[in-house]
Amino acid sequence: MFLEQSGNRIGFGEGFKSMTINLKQLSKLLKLSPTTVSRALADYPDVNAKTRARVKQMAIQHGYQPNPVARRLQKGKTETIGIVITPEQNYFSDTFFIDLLSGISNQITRAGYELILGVASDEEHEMQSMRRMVEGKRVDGMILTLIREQDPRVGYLLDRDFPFVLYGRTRETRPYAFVDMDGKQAFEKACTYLAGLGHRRIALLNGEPGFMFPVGCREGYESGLFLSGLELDPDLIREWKHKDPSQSSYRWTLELFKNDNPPTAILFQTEAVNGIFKALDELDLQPGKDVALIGYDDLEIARIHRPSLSVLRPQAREAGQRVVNILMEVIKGEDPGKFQEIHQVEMVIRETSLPPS
Amino acid sequence: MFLEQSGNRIGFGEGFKSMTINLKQLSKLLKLSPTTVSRALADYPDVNAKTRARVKQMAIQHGYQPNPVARRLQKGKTETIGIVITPEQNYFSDTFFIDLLSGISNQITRAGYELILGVASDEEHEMQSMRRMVEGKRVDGMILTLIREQDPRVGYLLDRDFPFVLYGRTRETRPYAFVDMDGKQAFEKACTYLAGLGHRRIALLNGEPGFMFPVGCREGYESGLFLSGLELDPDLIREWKHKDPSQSSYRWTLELFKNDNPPTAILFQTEAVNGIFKALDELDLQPGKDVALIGYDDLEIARIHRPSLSVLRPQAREAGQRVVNILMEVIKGEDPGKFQEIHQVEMVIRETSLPPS
DNA sequence: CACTTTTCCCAAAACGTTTTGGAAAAAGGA
DNA sequence: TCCTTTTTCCAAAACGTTTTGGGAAAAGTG
Repeated sequence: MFLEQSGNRIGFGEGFKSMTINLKQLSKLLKLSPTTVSRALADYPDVNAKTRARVKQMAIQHGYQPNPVARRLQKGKTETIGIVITPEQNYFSDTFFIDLLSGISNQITRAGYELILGVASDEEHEMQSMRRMVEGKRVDGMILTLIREQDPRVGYLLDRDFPFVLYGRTRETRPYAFVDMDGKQAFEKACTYLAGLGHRRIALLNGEPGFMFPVGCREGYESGLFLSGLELDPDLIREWKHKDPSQSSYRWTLELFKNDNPPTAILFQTEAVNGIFKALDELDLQPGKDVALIGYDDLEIARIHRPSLSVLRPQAREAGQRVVNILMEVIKGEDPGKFQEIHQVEMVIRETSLPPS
Repeated sequence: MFLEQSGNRIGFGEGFKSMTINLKQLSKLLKLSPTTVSRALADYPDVNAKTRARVKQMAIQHGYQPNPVARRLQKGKTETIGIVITPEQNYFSDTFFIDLLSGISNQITRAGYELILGVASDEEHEMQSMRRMVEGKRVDGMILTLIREQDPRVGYLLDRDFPFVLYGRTRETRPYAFVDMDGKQAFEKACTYLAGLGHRRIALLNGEPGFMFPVGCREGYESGLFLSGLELDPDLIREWKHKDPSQSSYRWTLELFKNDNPPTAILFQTEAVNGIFKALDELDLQPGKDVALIGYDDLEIARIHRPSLSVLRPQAREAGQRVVNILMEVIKGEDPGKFQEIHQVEMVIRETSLPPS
């Protein structure tokens, strides 16, 4: 009578694990069919309100949760989103990325989905890891970050019509869904702000070439100069290579001030701040007082440092949530081209953005 | 003839996605039963070598990969490992954690498993996220990091006999599997090394209280002093609270040198290095020359900084791989108590560990 | 009352695998 | 030749859900 229930042998000591209850078992307890129980829990209208309540009560009492694997098989979905990160070649060691990931993760959980993570060492591995997810039918959609100007991942996914959303943009003519920060607007704003304070020599220490983001930054910088009636001086623009010590922010900053007409302000990505501070220190220049500084990304160090760093603050967590919401729509079959969001970036003025002395 | 195959309508334009082939379809192509195809691919001995070859060839040709969801259902496993990270309250923004995660991820992939990630904002969320994975039958095992002295997660998992492995240790009498770095040995080694150079006043800027790791560091520090015949001076020991600026490494370092008998060397976690450098700079003390420094964790800044920082270097990636291998054994039913590994930590002498001047 | 509609429930199929328990054919042994 | 063993294959069941397509009972309707 007890043992005739197929499958899970309740009562045999396999620990707490096998004590989880089944749809079949639950329905037996309720003297109802599995169909009715399933439909009751899913709030179908064709089950009596009274039985629905009874079912739900019993389900809670026994801690019933439908087996997600079985549900996925039946529904033909994995209820899973994939993301691949490549720590080696990028500049994401910081809270910004964690904020993005946090927004992504929470929103995915809210949708009852799962986030599976791949960690790749280089571009090749990154592609390989993504292919495993896509071709192995392990995910319903992909989230892409740290987008390059030419990004083979985008073409790959477009070719097989697989749902995905970019955090960022790339050079690609076919329409695709993305959420991006308005780096252009941000740097334009910072640039005009500094010009408004009276700065005439504003330098840009830009992000790693090859990625898409620095492109926008530079556009914004140039546009900001133009709007302020300032000349563009190529000597004031540098591209910082994260992994290459010979092109570190420290070196670049030192070189910048070898100029006979050195800058009075620098725009950069906050991650580079340590090198800049160190260089300024050696040059006996006080951040904020002798050189105005505005960083992109509100990292902890920006708030804690004295003087505290003025920054451009992208809302990474919110962006992560949007990425997920959009991806869910794309998975449902919505046209990806409809979802192209560019988020404004706020400027936080702290102590390093004073007028030139 | 073509359409009679149930399920996936090949030929109907649902994009590349629905073009993936089925076991049933593949077996039809081969004029074999699904059973035989499945067993051929799984290298069962009861299928002829010739047909096995034929099957494999055809499988490759059509890019067949068994649907993981279906396999999981049949096998009664999720083939999935869970991990929950809590960026808010810890000190993991650095490459060390990424290395660990990288080792974990790669090894999991190698086993054909998946890594699902939860991002929690605090301890409560962390527990909630783990419960969802465990009670929702979403994972076969858990990996725990950033272990606290009293860690409710461990009791929870032990109570329901759920497979897990700690990266770290906790105070718990029941046996459990863990991989830990030998922080004690590391700090003892660093301490005796400095004492051997002639340092008599060695300070310890220890990690955040509540976590288990600093406990070992302190033990090693005390043991190192003892072995070198040095007195323990409580004034030289500080606990650095990551999130609390009033107890930042910068502040602590400044205070340390208000001592009438200040230290000539400091042991600390490399993450705190910026504050220390800044404080030393203000005090007009040269790192390495006036004050010897050894950090725990070989972060990028340690290598890049001038003078480069001597460090204790835990092998995070290797540890991550071990964690996964052990977890696989525990999932198979092995006794977790058998797997308790303490990994040695290497010391890398660079430019900041000179004798006292 | 006879007929239609609505309410409430359920049996069976399906999702795509792997495992179980044979069974037919081929090979070996006397 | 007949029996046994080995080789090679497969039909059916199972994993735990959800969906499909009714069907019986209850409630309306004239």
